[in-house]
Amino acid sequence: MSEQARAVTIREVAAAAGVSIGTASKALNGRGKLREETRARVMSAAERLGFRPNTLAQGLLAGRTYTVGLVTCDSFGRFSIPVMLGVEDALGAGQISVFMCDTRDDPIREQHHVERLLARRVEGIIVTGRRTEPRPGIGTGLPVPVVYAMTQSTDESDFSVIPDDLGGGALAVRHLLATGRTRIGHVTGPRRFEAARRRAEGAAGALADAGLPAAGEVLFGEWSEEWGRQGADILLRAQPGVDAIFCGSDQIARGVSETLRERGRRIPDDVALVGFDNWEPLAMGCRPPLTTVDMNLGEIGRVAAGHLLQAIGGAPRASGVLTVPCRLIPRESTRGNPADPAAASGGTP
Amino acid sequence: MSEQARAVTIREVAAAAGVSIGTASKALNGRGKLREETRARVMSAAERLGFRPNTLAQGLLAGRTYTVGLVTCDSFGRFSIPVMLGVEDALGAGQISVFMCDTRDDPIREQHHVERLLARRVEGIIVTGRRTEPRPGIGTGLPVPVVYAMTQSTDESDFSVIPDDLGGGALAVRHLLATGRTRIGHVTGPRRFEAARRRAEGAAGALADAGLPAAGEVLFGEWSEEWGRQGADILLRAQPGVDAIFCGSDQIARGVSETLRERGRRIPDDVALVGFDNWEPLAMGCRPPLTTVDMNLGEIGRVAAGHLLQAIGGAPRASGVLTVPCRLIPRESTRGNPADPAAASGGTP
DNA sequence: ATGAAAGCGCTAACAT
DNA sequence: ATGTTAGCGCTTTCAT
Repeated sequence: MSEQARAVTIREVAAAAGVSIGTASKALNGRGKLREETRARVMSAAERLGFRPNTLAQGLLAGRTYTVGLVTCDSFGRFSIPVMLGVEDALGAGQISVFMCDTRDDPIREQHHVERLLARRVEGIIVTGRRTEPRPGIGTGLPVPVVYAMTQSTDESDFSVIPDDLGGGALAVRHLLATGRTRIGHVTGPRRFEAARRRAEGAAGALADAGLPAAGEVLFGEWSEEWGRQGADILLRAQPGVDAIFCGSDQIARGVSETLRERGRRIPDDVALVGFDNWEPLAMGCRPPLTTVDMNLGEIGRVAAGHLLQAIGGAPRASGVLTVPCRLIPRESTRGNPADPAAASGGTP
Repeated sequence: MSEQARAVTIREVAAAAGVSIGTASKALNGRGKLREETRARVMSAAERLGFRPNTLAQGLLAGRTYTVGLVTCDSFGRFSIPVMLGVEDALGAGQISVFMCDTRDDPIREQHHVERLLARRVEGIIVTGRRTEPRPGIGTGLPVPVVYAMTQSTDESDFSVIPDDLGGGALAVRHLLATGRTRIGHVTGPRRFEAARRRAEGAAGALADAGLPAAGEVLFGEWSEEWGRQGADILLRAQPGVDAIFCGSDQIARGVSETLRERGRRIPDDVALVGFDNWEPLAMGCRPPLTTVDMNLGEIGRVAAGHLLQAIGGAPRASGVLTVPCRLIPRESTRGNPADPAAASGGTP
């Protein structure tokens, strides 16, 4: 029906208001000395024509683009999405827009995207990933600052923001200890993942601090429900007296919970359960709802973006790794204390 | 350590090569008539200095920006992410970059983002959402084409691309019929969701085509595992002879599968199970792995982006709703035929 | 108080 | 074959 509307230039606004382009610019930006009447005339013309100043042209002049690139290697997955939201939070306020690109884990594609972003004169780049495995940087000597979020660069002069997996593991175990558990097992992902090792390490540390032995070896396996089912079987056979299990992911915890139920162990009465990730659809779907460790992914994104803004603003370039604390989300799977039936019944005062 | 490198302009390249700016431009773009030697000199200078043509300046001249905006109301969630990947696929090839913005379901924020995108002179906008509920459009008479993907505008003159929920429901039921099931129940999400109603309608249609009655009423409820557990209980009580259950989502299917197991029904031997969404972590974690309907979200994104490109290229503006077919992903939860033990054992020829 | 002109980085048309 | 110039949309001196 209606014709495709065209973008309106300041030239057209000036013409409509019967003033020069320069005057129109001043009126629109509240700069310079103008008669009130002129200013109003320009404003109303701009309003009427639906004028929107061209950010690109403004930037060309200012030598800025007010854009940053977001390169993700997680196919916009589970982990990088909340990070992105945090990034958007921190940048959106500063009128900075975000170009998104996904690498599909392909280094060629990644390089391609970086080139494209630089050609667009982004003022900085954020690289996000899945889990926190170190990865080669996207390049050295780039003309803009780069921050890695939820992934780390193998180059130590780069700057990375990742969750505090060590602290997260400790958080989980201290929570279990606080609810009266003493025989705590750990089922987690593959040993080759730094995240798995760090969480296990944090858990072990918290147990040691309490002067307690772990319930058996750490069971490294896969990041899957299936492994959770198997791992729980192995653990129950080796340590029948286990009264709590800390899992390296919510998916693993789901598998563990299934096996526990099938072996007739009640959660949390007989065995308490803690996951990791706070992946809500999984954690809330668990029976009972799963206590878990949240990595504060949004905060990681905000922190990363904040640092990028600093760097863009000329702050000395940071390097190394910054960790963001995790947060425990208590739910029913750790309610109560087996040594204290009153607490175990919950709720009633 | 190293100083922040600066972006290199064509002026610097020209100076380094000892030619004029115009000559440098020609050399770099392979235009005009130049001596081979000159061209080589410019190229090598550009190479050495790390010159990247400023896309914005090029665009300023061409009157284009080679960018589109992606507005999502799904917090980059489950559904919009694969759509985004499809969009990136289709646009990336055309050297078009994507600005991403998330509305957090806040109309004010949304309007804000749209304004910002228009000020950046994006050449088009894609709006993605969660599920396919109709929603008010982002504005009328906008200066650029808009396409809705995985959501639809209430304005019929807008153009939307959504999955064929009706066909998806039929697909699921026809698959169950093909494996020999005849008493098929349906547990799904809230009746207020068009997607739930359409899937149920498609399922009912396929049953009718086969001349079979449904196993009981459609059970509308919530999009949750918990409802899946309850729904299965209700269904088993009302229709003890049910031999297959089609679920409106994989989450619901997970809940249904739990109840089935607890009631001693084997999957797929006693009851076959089909989900919807193909949310892999859930579907693969199910025991046994879940047959489900995939909405081809990536394809939806590609189709939407393709249409946007057409519109940007000047094609007459499309309107109405385009549906993309769903695809059945067969897994263990529907393996075999209860009336045919040979087929039930699977694999062996 | 308003207008004219330069310039941001680049390309295309025209001049040499 | 190479150089010069105008201009994309805008802001900012500097004249008037």
